[in-house]
Amino acid sequence: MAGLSAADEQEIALVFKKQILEKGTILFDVGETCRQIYFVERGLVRSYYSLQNGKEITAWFSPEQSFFTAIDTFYKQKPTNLTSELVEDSEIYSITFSQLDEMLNKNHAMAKFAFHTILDVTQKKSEYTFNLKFQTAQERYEALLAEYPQIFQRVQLKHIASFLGITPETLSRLRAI
Amino acid sequence: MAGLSAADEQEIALVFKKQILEKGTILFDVGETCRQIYFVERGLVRSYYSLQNGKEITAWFSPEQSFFTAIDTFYKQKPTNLTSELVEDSEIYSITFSQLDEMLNKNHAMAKFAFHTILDVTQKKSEYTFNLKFQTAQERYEALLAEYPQIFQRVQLKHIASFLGITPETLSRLRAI
DNA sequence: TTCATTTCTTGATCTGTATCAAGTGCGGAC
DNA sequence: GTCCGCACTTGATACAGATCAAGAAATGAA
Repeated sequence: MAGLSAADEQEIALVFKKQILEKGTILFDVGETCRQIYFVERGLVRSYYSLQNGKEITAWFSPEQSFFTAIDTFYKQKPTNLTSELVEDSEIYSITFSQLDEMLNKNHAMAKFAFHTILDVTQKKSEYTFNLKFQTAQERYEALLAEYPQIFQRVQLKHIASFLGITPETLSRLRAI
Repeated sequence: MAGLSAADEQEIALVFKKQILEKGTILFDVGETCRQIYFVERGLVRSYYSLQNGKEITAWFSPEQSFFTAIDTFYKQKPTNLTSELVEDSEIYSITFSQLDEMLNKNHAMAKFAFHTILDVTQKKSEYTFNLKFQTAQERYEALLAEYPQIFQRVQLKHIASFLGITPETLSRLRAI
């Protein structure tokens, strides 16, 4: 990974837990306190909110080579509202918050790396919010199609719809244009 | 600040630049590459996007005791879309990215602190996005009113409206209920 | 293969919020 | 004080996207 020495990378490899998991596996669920940060080496994870009416709203897709966690629970240590589910068989690495904390204490290259990683995540989230606020449903759909067309082959359209902040019907109509 | 030794706090005090600035001061503007992270000790800052039609859309309010920067420019080093303006006379501390980077290299308590700080910011942004996606205009208005009623005395309503993602007319109607 | 279930599409209608258009009221300049 | 400009309100109308409803297509189990 960028900005880390070979020794740091080795330490990461030692501390992170590797798991090969099947499609459908739930990494964490509503009401739990998620104590891990995850890295998707291979595969695809979908994190979603469950509404009272039973509907699921996709908050985020995490494809290969991306970090994710339940930011609400992870930082504040309260039960999360998110469920995180594997959309495909995946290879997932994880580290607990306390392990990370310990690593940050020992190694400031790592702390710096963590800081940069979270900055990157934050920047992406900022962009997402900006688009939600200023773009029409059609613009958001087209942007996703341009940026990440494979997602349409990898997850169900209804999940993409809720990620875009629209209903499946609206997405269907946009696709028909 | 939480999690920092007295020595660390002293170092922060040395590196951060203190400025007393007047209401109306622009900290950074569209097209610039913002190289600072700011901390508002006292006062209030509003960061906003400027649309083609001349309208301003508030992205964020940063009241006393909060950190902020232009995440898009800061991390990717490209010109920002944001303008940051003092809504009140304020006491602002700032540190450049390179100073921060240097500090992170020397001191991992600081790196850890930076990591935690950005986690906190990210969590707030997550919540904001979640609300934008799932709440009606009225719910968002009521949530802001409950959480941070002073803001209605401190900034113009039209800026609150765009922060809530609605027009001034809609905010006016909500307030009339 | 067949049947059942779920996903996706298509159509009709409804609704929240935007937009357009006039006000009203207030604060600052003089 | 008077006037100007801007912030805010209020009303009428328009529209994007939601909701409701029904059918078509895909998926998966037996």
